[in-house]
Amino acid sequence: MAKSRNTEQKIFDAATELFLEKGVDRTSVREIASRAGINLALMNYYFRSKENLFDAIFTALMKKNSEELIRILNSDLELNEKIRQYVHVYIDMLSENPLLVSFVMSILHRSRERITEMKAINSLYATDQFTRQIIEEGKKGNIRRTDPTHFFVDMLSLIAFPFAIKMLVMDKNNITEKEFQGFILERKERVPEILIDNLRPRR
Amino acid sequence: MAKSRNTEQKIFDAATELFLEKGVDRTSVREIASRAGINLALMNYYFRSKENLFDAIFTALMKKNSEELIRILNSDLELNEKIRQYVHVYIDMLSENPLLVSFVMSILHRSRERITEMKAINSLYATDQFTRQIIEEGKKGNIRRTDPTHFFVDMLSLIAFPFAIKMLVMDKNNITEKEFQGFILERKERVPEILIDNLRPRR
DNA sequence: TTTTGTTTTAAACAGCGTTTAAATTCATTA
DNA sequence: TAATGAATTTAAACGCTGTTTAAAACAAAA
Repeated sequence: MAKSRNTEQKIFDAATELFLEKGVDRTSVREIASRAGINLALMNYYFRSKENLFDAIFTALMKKNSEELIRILNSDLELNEKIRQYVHVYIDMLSENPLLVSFVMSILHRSRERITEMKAINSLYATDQFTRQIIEEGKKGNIRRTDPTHFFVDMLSLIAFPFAIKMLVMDKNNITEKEFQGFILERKERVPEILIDNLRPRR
Repeated sequence: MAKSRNTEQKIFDAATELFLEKGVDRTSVREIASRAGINLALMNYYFRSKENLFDAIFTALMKKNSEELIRILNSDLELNEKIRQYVHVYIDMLSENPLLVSFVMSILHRSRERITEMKAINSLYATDQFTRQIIEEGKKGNIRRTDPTHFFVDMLSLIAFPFAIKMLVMDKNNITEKEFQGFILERKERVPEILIDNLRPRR
């Protein structure tokens, strides 16, 4: 019994690694069991199926990585500062988990039809608080009136997409992993600048 | 013999549909054969393996969809107009092929290690012509001096990423497929505006 | 000691990608 | 017309996959 929690965790960790590295569909349950150093049948004992294990992992990953982001979106920070913090924290988080974007993208495609029921995925998106803030700042004239949906999609795109095309960027610019990290670091300043610039009132 | 080209094409078309819809790994060769209305063994007769068939399809998709984009990048158009045209054509192309982004993303992840040899993928990226144009316009003071790599990554992100998170956007904003198409249409004006705005000289 | 939860062993199922061998259809060409 | 050779089918096999099952072994708690 003492080992139970431990074993479950070992399966969970091994599967998480493999799912992120190779993708869910290219990872076999026998490979997970082997990396976790446990028996194949134990996978079925703890998680009923591979798909079940995947759901558990996906939910945990989303929860773990989105809590701080949501806290920032819902905070009382002034808009520009909120954007800066959000981008910083998001990019830092993805830098530590560079495979996360591809993983989530593949899930969004793989599970297109059951996205509505996958509650964990909601944490990727804007909160009502933040949406309201954008609209109200627009009304006050502090920023240009902006469609919050477009603005949030812009922000997500500029933050996340570069990680999805990492290998393309490295290959075409002939740079190393380290240099790509530097490139991403630069984006922590650049992206908020683009976003805030675009919000500035015209005329 | 008369049917040969036809049959090869039927396999190719069926596989393309399925790869885009379900992803390569979730599509079985038996399913392809069934949809193409041909025999399983014929798959091996025309394409030696599933991976081979995939390579052929991927190369063809990239070529078909990138030729016009590259032509625009290499044209003599004035920079702002070039950006506008590029974004327009790109978004139109993805609108007609909304699954293409997810497909390419999955390939970038799936085949991380052999990206360098996948020449077709190069067509997704900036050309030297365009890179030079950005640098020179910066020197002339027509635009703000800008890192072309960042600029191109920004542009690709704002164009492509929304398609990758389509289901998320639809779900969270509670909109239909048609309304999402409208949302994308708005981006044809919005994205060039953001990009060109950011290039404007400061002070 | 009995009970309970954990772990293993072993095997089976249908489906997968792949490959093979042989038989067959069929249009063209000799 | 008959022979040639490419196109297509049928049928089967290989090892691998996800999944499930049954039975046994083990450890610790009751």
